[in-house]
Amino acid sequence: MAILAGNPTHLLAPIGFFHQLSFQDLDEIASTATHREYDKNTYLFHQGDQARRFCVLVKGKVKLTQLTEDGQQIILRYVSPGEAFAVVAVLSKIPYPVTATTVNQVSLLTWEDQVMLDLMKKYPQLAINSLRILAGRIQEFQDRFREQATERVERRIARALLRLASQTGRKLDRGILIDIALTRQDLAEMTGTTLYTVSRTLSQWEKDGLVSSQREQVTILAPHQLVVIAEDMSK
Amino acid sequence: MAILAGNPTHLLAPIGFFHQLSFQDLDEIASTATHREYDKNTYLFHQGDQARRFCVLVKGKVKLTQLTEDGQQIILRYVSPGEAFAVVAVLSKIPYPVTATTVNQVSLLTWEDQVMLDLMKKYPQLAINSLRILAGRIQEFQDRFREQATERVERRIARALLRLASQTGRKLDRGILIDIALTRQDLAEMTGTTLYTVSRTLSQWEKDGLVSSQREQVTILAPHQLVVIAEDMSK
DNA sequence: CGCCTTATTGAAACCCCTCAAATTCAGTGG
DNA sequence: CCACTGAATTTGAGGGGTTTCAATAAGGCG
Repeated sequence: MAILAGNPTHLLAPIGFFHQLSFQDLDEIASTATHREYDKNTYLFHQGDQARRFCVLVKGKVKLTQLTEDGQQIILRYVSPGEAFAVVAVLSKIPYPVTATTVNQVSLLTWEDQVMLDLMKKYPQLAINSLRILAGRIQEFQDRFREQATERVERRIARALLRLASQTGRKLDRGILIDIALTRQDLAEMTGTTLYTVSRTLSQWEKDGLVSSQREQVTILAPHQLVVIAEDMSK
Repeated sequence: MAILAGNPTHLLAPIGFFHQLSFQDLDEIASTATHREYDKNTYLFHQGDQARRFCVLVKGKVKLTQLTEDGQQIILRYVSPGEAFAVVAVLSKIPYPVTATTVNQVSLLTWEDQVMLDLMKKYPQLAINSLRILAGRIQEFQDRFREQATERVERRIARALLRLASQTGRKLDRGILIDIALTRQDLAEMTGTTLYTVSRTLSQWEKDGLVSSQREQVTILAPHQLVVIAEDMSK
């Protein structure tokens, strides 16, 4: 909490979760939160843990992954600042369905589940904001589900790169750098393919001048071309 | 509304969306709803329509589909009685991202978007209930996304059949009849494959005595066997 | 009966996965 | 500074699950 002392509302106000709440309200809400910082590559919680805390990411990136029964891992999504996560588990009182790992140095606000429920009853706008956030997420999963069901691998990889670029892209003069450590394996787990296929695809794109990729790093050189691949009608 | 006159709360009380609300509250909530019945195979709204109404299904089945850019259709899910739909669009003030079609004779409660938002502010429990519903749906899409990404077609078809059986199954002495018109194409659109593969798979299962399928109809004869396929570890 | 939709089945093509081996790269410690 | 090590990556060959295309069969309905 120390870090929030003084002007907590400055931290909260710009976050989607707190839209349309007065500074007074935010003060009370903030006073019930726990603030903490984490190093990179730290587990926040594991799939299967009892869900106790509602989390809002203030700074950094968090990766949400899921383990399949036979041990395969998939990456569900990367959480960006201002987004809430672990919403599902807290509301349903079920174990966390995902594992959360920090990608960066991360700054986090958390509330105990019951505290958050009481807050939502007192400030319905909080619940409505959460609804909007979840609604957007459903949208996203519907889209990805459709992609997965109807589209070829190359296209899905293109889409994944563009999505990452829009979330964590850093503009360079050469192109757009995706500013997190990103292995071929990571990309494979996001697109439901294998690291081999990802590697082959990136190699081809590198030959064509669409991207430049090093170890754990991808730079998009020709975004427009990638969009063409991502949207191409001729399958 | 006429049909709700007298005892509206009897209609609403068992619906998840209205949990933990008093009969008084339900009376007011019900008084702002519009009730309507629809025939089978009727469009409730189309993908792209301006979203104006929040819907709760009281009776029957509704199918939610999505059209891809290149004209392919996929079935996102079947809505069962007591479930809300079109939640996403109303909250985000965006066009409906899906098309809703009645499968059966359907009975529906709807609210105008702004009315529902005001209700949620007055009765936060409504928003919290919606959160639970959406949370469950995100769960489901995450699971299906993972299935789609990591599992073979046969398994996905088995899962789809089991899911349908639990939602709309009717117990016969021969087995479980899936009690809606269901073409091979429908199953293909639910599992992200082609009607040919579905047909081949069902033929094989029919030979093995797992299912019995006629035109637009499937009966599960050996549910346990299907579960084995759906859960089989050896990929 | 004729028509249209739904379903079946075969053959060929193909995308992608799997497995194996080699290569590059970053970090570590001698 | 450089060998050593383990991880990340690349690339090839082969196989298999699915799709695609085409043709035929079977059902329902006017």
